[in-house]
Amino acid sequence: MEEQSRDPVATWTFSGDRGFIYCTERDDSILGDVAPEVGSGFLTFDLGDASGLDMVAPPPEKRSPPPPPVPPPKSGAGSGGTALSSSTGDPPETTNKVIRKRQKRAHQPRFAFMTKSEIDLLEDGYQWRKYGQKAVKNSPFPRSYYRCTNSKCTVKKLIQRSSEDPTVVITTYEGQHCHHSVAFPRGGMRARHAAALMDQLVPSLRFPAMPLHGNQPMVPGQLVQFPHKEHYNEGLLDDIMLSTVRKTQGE
DNA sequence: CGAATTTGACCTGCGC
DNA sequence: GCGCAGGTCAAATTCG
Repeated sequence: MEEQSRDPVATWTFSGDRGFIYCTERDDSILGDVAPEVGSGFLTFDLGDASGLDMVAPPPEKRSPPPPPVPPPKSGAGSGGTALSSSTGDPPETTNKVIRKRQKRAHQPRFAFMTKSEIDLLEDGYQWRKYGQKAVKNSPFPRSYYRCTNSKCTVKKLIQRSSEDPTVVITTYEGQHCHHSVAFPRGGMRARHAAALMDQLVPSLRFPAMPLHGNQPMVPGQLVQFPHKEHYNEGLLDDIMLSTVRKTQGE
């Protein structure tokens, strides 16, 4: 049973100085939304050499069509207004909130992955501002909500620890940056190459710093994945499920 | 003092 | 229709 190749899950593994991305057909619809130019197939890269980016031509087979654009909900000023806005009548503020709601509902590309790290907020070259924290069901760990500090940028970031393995941090990016990162994160070449890779995969979506401090690396070579979202009770990775495994660096 | 974080309240979507 | 859970807002608080 090679569930790895059959289950509808995109797996992203890192092993030593090499890594590869594999997305299945099912996930193609997801990745296609995030990075339509990628499609399905293998994408290999060498973290040790910037020129090592090598993309195996994805089979131009059936590419599940991108999800239909979410029809903008009727300007439900009545259904959308918050208590605050309703108390002040319907000034332009209300309009702004309605617009925000629309943006919220609009299908934003999501990109989620797991890292083994003690640090929740991994450096990824962007600055984030925390705007909320919420306890999630069936998880002792709260979920933190971050927003890019760039006023023009609507990218959001959700961070939560796995209820099964508290050492695993699940990060979800939503949206696309409309600006460049302020600085490369720590992690040197590795993070830089990973970021470069992500620029190819998902323009404006950068992969965060590799958890170089992973003092408790996962089992080398072992692939951790959530075959079905039912297995992941938080439902965080509803759009795309990626697993990241760092192999121990030598010893 | 300004910026960032915390935290409780509110709103929305979804399942029953 | 109701209740629950997730997501967002904004005032209060903390920090640099």
